[in-house]
Amino acid sequence: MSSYWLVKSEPSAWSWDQMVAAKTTEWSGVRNPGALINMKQMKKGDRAFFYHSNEGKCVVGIVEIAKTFYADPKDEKSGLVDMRAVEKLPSEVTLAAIKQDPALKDMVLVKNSRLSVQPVTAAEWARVCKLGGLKSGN
DNA sequence: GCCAACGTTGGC
DNA sequence: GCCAACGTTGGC
Repeated sequence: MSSYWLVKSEPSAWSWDQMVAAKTTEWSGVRNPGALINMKQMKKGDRAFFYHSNEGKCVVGIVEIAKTFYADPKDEKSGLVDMRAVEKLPSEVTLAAIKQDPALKDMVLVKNSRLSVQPVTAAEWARVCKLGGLKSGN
């Protein structure tokens, strides 16, 4: 069974466009223990929302886990997963829209906005896809 | 740019 | 192991 996730990035540091341009991205620099636990649970083929924090504050696209967790040779307290862009949402889903939606009020994004790698439930996944203009979860 | 919430660090 | 001080994140 695959799981759903949400990863955050500041567009000034790493944007969706860069994510698309780079075929595969090594997701590095995560130090938060909770976020690292989530990363370790990612499986190849799992999908994640790509969220722009600070600027934009919206879900912009979907990425796929290309390689599961492995140690970061440069930082023993951290680790990496590989991801690649899958598809852009026809319309961005803003944080304001998520907060406004009763079906999404329990999203980690709302409750613990500082966590940079978060789990997303299947129901939340489907809902955000719908808001973003995708018919299905793919 | 401000500041609240959350994490981390380090002295005890 | 506690907790105060400090640093960082991210929404506003």
